Amino acid sequence: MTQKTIPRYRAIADELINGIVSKKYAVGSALPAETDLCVQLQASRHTVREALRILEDSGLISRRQGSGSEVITDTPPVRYHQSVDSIEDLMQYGNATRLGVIATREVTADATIAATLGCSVGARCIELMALRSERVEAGQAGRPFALSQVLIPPQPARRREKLLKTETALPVMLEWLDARTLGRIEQVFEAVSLDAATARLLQTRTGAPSLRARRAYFDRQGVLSLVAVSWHRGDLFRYATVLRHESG
Amino acid sequence: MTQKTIPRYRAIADELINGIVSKKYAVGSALPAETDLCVQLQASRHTVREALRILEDSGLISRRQGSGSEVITDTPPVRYHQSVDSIEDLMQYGNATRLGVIATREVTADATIAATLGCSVGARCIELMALRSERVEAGQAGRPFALSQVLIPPQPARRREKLLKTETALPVMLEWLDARTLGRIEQVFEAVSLDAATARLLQTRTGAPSLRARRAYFDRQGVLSLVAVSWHRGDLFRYATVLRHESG
DNA sequence: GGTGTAAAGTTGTACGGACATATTTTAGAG
DNA sequence: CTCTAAAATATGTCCGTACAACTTTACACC
Repeated sequence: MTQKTIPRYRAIADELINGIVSKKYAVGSALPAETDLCVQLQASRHTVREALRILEDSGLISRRQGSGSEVITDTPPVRYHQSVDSIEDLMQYGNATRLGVIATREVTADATIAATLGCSVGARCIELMALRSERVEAGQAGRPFALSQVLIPPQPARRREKLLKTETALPVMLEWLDARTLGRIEQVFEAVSLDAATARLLQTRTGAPSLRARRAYFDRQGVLSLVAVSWHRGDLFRYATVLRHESG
Repeated sequence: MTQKTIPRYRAIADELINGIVSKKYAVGSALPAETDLCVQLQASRHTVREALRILEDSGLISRRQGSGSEVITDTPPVRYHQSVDSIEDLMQYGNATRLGVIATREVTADATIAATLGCSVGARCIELMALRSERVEAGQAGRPFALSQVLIPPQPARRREKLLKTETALPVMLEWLDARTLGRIEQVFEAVSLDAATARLLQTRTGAPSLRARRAYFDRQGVLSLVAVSWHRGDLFRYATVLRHESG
């Protein structure tokens, strides 16, 4: 047998988890205090805390100093995570491709833009159009395979100016949107037929299938940082991700 | 000022992190032993361990009993996670839709199938075809909007029989593929034109844009559990996900 | 009855020690 | 020189204590 000895704190964690799923400790109610658990389970507070940490990490309870531990769910969501090394990865601007900004303009927010960006109507937003191409040689762009439209909420004057220049727009945007400030990303994928204008830019035929990706980036406070919509040629582009189970 | 007092273990963690990014502790080398750090930093072993736990959780070091703590990277990848409540969610078999198995068959693995499923050539694999529809009334299926092809590696006789029956295939598959046994999911999205046969099943025209999703599910040991390929009508289906920054 | 303050209760931080278990190193037998 | 066993080393588990910080409750006071 390769039966390992189960640590005490792990056994206590399992016992508490069992108590939660068996409704002994109902969702919304409080778990016994740490000192009480010490007496009940005949363990030191250190061991009990180690067990509670497991429950907290797995999302079953929430602990608040001075208040206690509350059972928040008995069926923790299965969480899978996606690793990205940088913000460039996240926005799919890897260095295997070349992104060229083809147009920048200032747009005055109408009701639709104000709603999507969460700014006020009449605010001066920024729109970037960029074409992503295969990188064939150093600095040389190959076939274009994606058109991106980036909508940026109102910015301070200095940054706005840089964003409105084709040459400086991209690095400034990436710098501003530093990875550590991002809290949430919403992605929507859809298969659509290309309209004539987009098809011409992507050098393919009107009506060709394309993968449309809409991504909204939010910062740690939940404020929308920017929205990007991309049309990818179906024959040249595939979007691949790997999700890993946590603690797997 | 709302300046909170920084806990000692947090300060030590920051100091160690700083030492890693400043190359004082090189990637691949060992961190000083816990007892050494206690002397150097004038802190108890408990506090030092609490600090090391932070570094371990953030992926900077790996610790091995009896061996020590090794610096594994100085630039931990930014990780975002996607929450799903159940395996049904993960496979996009939500209860807002209705999934009907339309065909099951046993396939003998040729070279291609053997390669994708990681089984031997000639093995008896199982293929399910299923149609996903809008749920309009209780038990009633509305317009079909997705066709799924599921390829399952060889199974023990009892389970194979159940998987080959149209009525029992789905629950058996989901039970077998329980969420807690999954370790990794690889997803590839692509926009493709529908061929005639698929278009007829989805009640749309040949050549209509569709979102093709290929998902490979791996268990905790890294063994492929099954592969599912789905074609979704572009006009009726959008794939949406939310990625959250961890500890955000 | 409302209000502010003190007290009690609960988790967070930090110290100390002891032994268990896994790994690496060293010493020794052959 | 090689293999083995013991010793040294390092992290893992578990116990104890004390105080700090935060929250809730109780109560005196107005």
